[in-house]
Amino acid sequence: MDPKKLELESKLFAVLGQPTRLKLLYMLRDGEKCVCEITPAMKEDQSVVSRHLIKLRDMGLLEWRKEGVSVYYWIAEQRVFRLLELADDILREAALKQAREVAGAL
Amino acid sequence: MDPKKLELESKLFAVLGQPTRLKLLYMLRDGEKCVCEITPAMKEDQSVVSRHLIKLRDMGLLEWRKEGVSVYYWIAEQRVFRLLELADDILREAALKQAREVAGAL
DNA sequence: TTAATTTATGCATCATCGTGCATGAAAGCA
DNA sequence: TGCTTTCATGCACGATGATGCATAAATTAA
Repeated sequence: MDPKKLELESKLFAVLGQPTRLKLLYMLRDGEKCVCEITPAMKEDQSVVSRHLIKLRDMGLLEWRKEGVSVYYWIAEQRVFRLLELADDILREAALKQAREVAGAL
Repeated sequence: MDPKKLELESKLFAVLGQPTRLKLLYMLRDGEKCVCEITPAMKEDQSVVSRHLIKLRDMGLLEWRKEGVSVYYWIAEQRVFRLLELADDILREAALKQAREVAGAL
């Protein structure tokens, strides 16, 4: 397996491996929002929100646009949500499997 | 969005956000292997390999089996590879988009 | 020009993660 | 019973990551 590919893939997953960033993705699902709208909704410090948005943008998951003093972000890759849904499926199956193991041990 | 769900999803992605662990998944793609086979192939310390395997197992991505002193691991969820392929697609598209932006700036 | 608003960043701090070494635990063999 | 092999874990260390505060940079309004 190509080490460069492993590096890229793992970096993408690492960016998604943070609940605040996933929350940001879901929050932007229905369209663009500026940082000044996102920050109060997230109940996080503005600097925290800004940094997370930049990480998502650098990974190519978000697009952005500057309008006056405001900066708007939106989802660049709708397929990210396929990724999240697939993750849910896998987690669901893993939970079921674990439940079966526990039940089988009784 | 349910915080519990965000937590679970992000934990799954965090586990995948490490190149050594992705390499382990690819290595196990064609069937089970014991730690004693995996360790030399990975060129990593045995303790490192063991810990990564356990993290993948705890997330429900690997199954395991003990045979004598050996421990065998295998892929529990083939859908993980769908996840990896989707990640590749997204990364490819992001790279193309970035290339277009760079070209457009000239 | 001055003041206010919005976003990004420098800095310090704390927590988490990956790693290597040594050791413990379990199983099989002499 | 000892000895060996295989795997997991305790510990310490260095690196990375998230956070909050203060502030810089950019834009707009007064």
